[in-house]
Amino acid sequence: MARGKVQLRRIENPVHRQVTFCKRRAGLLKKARELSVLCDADIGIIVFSAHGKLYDLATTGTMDGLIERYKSASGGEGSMQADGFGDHRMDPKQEAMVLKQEIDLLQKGLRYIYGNRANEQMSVEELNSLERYLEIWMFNIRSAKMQIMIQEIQALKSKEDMLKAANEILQEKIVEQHGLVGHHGLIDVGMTIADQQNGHFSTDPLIEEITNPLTILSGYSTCRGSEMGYSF
Amino acid sequence: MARGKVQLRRIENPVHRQVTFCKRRAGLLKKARELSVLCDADIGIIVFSAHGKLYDLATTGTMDGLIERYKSASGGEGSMQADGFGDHRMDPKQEAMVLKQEIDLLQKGLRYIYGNRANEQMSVEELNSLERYLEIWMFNIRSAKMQIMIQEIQALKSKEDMLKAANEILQEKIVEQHGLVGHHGLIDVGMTIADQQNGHFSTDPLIEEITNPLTILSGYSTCRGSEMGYSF
DNA sequence: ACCTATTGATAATA
DNA sequence: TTATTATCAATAGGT
Repeated sequence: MARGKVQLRRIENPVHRQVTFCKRRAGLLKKARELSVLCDADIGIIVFSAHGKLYDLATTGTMDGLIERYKSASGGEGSMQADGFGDHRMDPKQEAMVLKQEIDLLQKGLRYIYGNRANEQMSVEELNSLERYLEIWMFNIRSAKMQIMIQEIQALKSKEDMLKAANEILQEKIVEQHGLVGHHGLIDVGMTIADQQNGHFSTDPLIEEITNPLTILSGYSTCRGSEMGYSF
Repeated sequence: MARGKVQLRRIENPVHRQVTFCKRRAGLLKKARELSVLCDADIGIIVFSAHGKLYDLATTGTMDGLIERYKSASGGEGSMQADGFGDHRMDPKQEAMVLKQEIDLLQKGLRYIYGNRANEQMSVEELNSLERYLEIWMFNIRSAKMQIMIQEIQALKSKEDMLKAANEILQEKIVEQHGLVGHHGLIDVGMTIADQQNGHFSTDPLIEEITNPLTILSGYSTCRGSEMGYSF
């Protein structure tokens, strides 16, 4: 776009934010109309500004019509992908009930935190339950994050290995050409901290340890809800 | 855009149309996500291809949440929203809708954690957001628990004081009646740990420190969502 | 899927 | 809001 690349984060200056919102909203709706015409698609867009003001677009009929169509179209495949796990323990009805209970607990917690505390009393027991719940959750989230980061690190590691190999091959070629070896001919790219401490990454016990998220220190190596009394 | 300006009409060549649909659809959703992040907006997009296949995006919670919010927002169209600037408080209805969206986000997190991870992908950014959210939540829960426990402790403490006083009065009465004091007549109820270390409870700096919940160590003395980028 | 020449969108500014 | 314009981003057509 213009006069400097933009960062993908909330614009703090409220004037800039407002101007950008106007322009980009217009651009988004224009793009949607173009896509609709060019490719014969039906598109609905709902935009709520930060202040809650509504802007919408429906390229076909009304938004309500598109919403109805959405509901029937997403209903079928939505429930299919909802749980997609093999082993099942409860019938869907019961599972729905339990889910509802969990949501109720979360809702109550939200109301408690953000609403008027005097109105919404939670017992210590309920709070404890919620706390355990959130700890498990954070454990899982941190595991997921770690997983992603480790994948990235390993990708970089193999890249490094390849470069090292290439480096050695080049070195050998130089030796062949010159018939002698300069004693500092090979460029040393150094080792990562993990290298220095543990040899190689993928079998690295240090990393295994780091991978354990904070807050919950042990006993959750297989942390599925059903094993903790939560039934998802 | 490239290699020739495009006409704003249906692309007749089906191959071109399909390719363009893919590319522009991706572009549209990307634009929507950008607008959402840059300007703090909540956006939902529904796209039906010419063959009826559904693609959707909800930048906040789920599409169902946005649809509900849309219905209530577009229904009461007599908007007195002289949308000026600064702090804006939504009507309770909309606030409830936003609450619902938050719960949708939590649900999405639940599905991600306990369901099939392949189906419900969350980015590192989303995970980070969720993690911060949960940390704040746990901070609040632990604060609430501490509050309740402290109240209970203080109740017990004053109860203890009253009993001690009663005990002394009874002791005096016994002295009056018998005219002498048994040197082990007063039962010693002992002191609490807090008593021994700090004299009295309610002005106890140790307890103040303990009261600080874990995980978040500073800067959250007034921890409301709106100050952390959550829109309650 | 991947490449680029080109057009289109838009950030900063007034 | 709107208009301008220097730049960046999206993408049409081709491989």
